[in-house]
Formats: sequence, structure tokens, C-alpha cells
Amino acid sequence: MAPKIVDRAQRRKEIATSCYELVHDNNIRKLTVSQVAKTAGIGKGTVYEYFENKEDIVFEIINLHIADYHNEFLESIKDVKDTRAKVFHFFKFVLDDSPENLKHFNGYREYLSIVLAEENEAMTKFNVDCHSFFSVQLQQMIDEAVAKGELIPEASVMSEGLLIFEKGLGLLKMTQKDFDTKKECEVFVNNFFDLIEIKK
Amino acid sequence: MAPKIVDRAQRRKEIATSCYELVHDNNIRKLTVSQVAKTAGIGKGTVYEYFENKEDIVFEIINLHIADYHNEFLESIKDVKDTRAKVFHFFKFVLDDSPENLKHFNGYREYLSIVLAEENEAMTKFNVDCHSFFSVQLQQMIDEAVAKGELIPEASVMSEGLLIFEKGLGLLKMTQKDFDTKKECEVFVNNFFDLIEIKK
DNA sequence: ATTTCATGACTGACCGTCGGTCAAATATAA
DNA sequence: TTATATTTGACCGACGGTCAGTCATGAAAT
Repeated sequence: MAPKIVDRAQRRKEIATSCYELVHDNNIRKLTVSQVAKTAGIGKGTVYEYFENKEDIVFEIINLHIADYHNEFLESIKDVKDTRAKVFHFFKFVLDDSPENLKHFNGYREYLSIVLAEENEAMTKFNVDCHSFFSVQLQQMIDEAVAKGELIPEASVMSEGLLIFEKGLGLLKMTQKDFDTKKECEVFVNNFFDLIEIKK
Repeated sequence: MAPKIVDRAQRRKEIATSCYELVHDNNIRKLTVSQVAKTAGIGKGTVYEYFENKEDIVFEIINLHIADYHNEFLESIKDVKDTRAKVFHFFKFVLDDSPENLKHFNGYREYLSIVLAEENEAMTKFNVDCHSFFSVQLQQMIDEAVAKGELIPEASVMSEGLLIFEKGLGLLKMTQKDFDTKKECEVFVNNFFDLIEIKK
């Protein structure tokens, strides 16, 4: 008197995972629900058992990508010691033009275009979490440097501003073909550090 | 042997103008071509005589809005004398929460989501022009302040960085519901100015 | 002055596609 | 067998975009 019960959250992940690569093939906006169903090997109606709508699908897929990126980030920053170099690591996302990173960056672009288009509760919340993920860590790092006497105390409250600058860099890189991200980043950040570093 | 010849560029503007307000009523992405045709009082096919596709229509409408905004900006900054206040004027777009300005800001959000979604040549170029419009003026202003001995020379190369910061502010305001744009802006910009201003 | 007619402007019925729904089919544990 | 969770794809309505055909203008011919 009780058929198979499926773990809905689990199944969501499964379906999304099977479509992980689909994001890179085309523009994610051109992803069709039928395509998702086919790729996952299920009927179109079944997709709607686990997802509210198309955006919800896209959201879950991008979730996977961003989670992957966060892990990569944590791994890559482990060994960096110098404060200025560490900060540049936070800019790696917008600076690194390796195919691997461009995949992530491109994914984020598509994600952004969706977040900007509609007022989606879950997506907006998720975006806030993403920002916090980096914000908290950069703040910690700056505060440590201030405590060590490497940076002036005012640097602490400007930590968030640096991250905001990074967002702006990303946006310009996304929207301007010939934008020299590396140059703009280095000019500003290096000059900025010259202002907040305590000379020995 | 010759019927009325219409000025195509002119007609584009006419059609777009008649739909100027349509942008605010709903999400611009929900704008339908039939709606545009109805509002402009023409047939749907006629719309396609003057526009490549739907995005092209949206582009023209947003063009009008941005042109209006640029004019407003030039008008409003005329009388401001103090350098720091002038710089804050460049941030007016992201700081001002008046209904009037939010209209513009919202329009820009929708525009961005479209630019990010597709690789549209014209739209990207237009976006670059928009950025330059402000970039050139901020640079001039900073350089003048440097020449007057108000700011340290390094401020000059950091002008672009300030505008990048502003872009980031805008993006965060668009994507985070509870983002305190004013606070974040003031904290960073004021601290930044304390660093680049030459004390008397 | 009147008629003719070439041409660009205009139209809306129509097409293909897509997101989303639902009645029926299926699978499974009791 | 039976009750019910699950699956399914045919179907629907809406939308972007097309195109065969109509309309309106005004120069040319009479």
C-alpha cells in the first residue's frame, strides 16, 4: 500500500548533474525543458515533478557549477602567504583567462543575466550567499594583515569595497569586448595597496 | 511611380517612443511584439520592417531612456563645485532612490540582463559608449583636482577604478535585496578620498 | 484632368517552438 | 489484487517571426 518513495532533493541533484555539461554546449537560455528531459532520460512531465519551472532547473545546474568553483577557490588559496598576493587571488575569478576558469566565468554571466531578469527569491538569496562566501574570507584576511601591522587600520572597513570593485571588474569584462581586465585591476589594486600598506 | 518613402531611422524612433512607457509597466522581457505593434498602432509585420527582432526593439526603447538619463546627468552636475561632492554625483545613479531615478536604474538592469544574455554587437558597442561617457568626464574632473593640488598625482590613474567600483555597487544593488548601497559607497569613497586628498 | 501602374508600406493569418499541464498508464509495496 | 506514488508524452496556449497579398502614393502617359 505504498510505492517507491523518492528523495526529491536527491533526484533534483541527479537530474541537474546529468545536465551539467549542457550548460557549456549552448547558451544556457537556449536550454529547453525537452532537452533536459531527454538528457536525463526521463519524460518532460517528470521534470516538473522535481522543478517548479525552467528557471528552477537552470538554478540547480548553476548551483553545481558554483559549488565546484568555491571548492577550487578554497583549494587554490591555501598556500598563498603574502597579503597582496592573497588579495589578487580573490580577483582570480575575473583575471584568469584559462579555458577552465572562463567556463566558470561564463556560467556566472549567464546566471547573472537570469538573476537580473527576474525577481527570483531563491536565486537572489543564493547570490547573497555567494557574495558572503568571499566577503567573509577577504575581511578576515585584511583584518589579520591590519593586526600584524602590515596595513593601516582604515583598510579594514574598505575590504568590502575591494570586493565591490571586483564585481565591477567582472561586469565590465562581461560587457566590454576589449576591456583590459588585468591592467585595470593591477593599476587600481596596486596603487590602492601602496596607499594602505604601512611602509617599513 | 513612387509612393511615400519613410525615413527608417526616424520611424524606428517613432515606434520606440510610442512604447517608451511600456517598459515601466511590466518587466521589459515580458514585452511582446504584438503588444508593441498594438501600442504603436501598426501591424506586427510592420514592426519587423523596422526592427530585426524583438531584442532590437527593446534596444531602441532603452536607448531613448539612457539618452534621457545622460542629459539629466549633465544638467545636474553643472553647478557642483567641490571635488568630493562631484565624485558622489557620479554615484548618484546607484545612490538616488527617488522614483524617477529608480526608473532609470531599473531600466538599466533590464538592459544589462539582455546584454549579458546574448552576444549582441550593437548592444555591446552601445554599452562601451555609455561607459566612456562617464569615464571621460570623471577622468577630466580628477585630473583637474590633481592639477589644483587637491589630490595626490596617483589619483589620476585610479579614476577608472572608481568607476569600476561604481559598476560593482550597481550590480550588488541589483542583485541583493538588502544591500545598503549608500553605506557601502560612503564608507569606501570617503575613506578613499581621505587617502588621496592632500591635507592642508 | 484623368487614368494607369510601379513600388514601397503595411497587414494579419499562419508556422514552428517552447514552457507548462494533465489524464491515463505504470510500477510497487502491502 | 489493490491502492497510490510516480511517470509519461500528447496536448495547450502564447510567443517570435514570416510571407503572400493588399493598400496608398504619385510620376508618367493619355
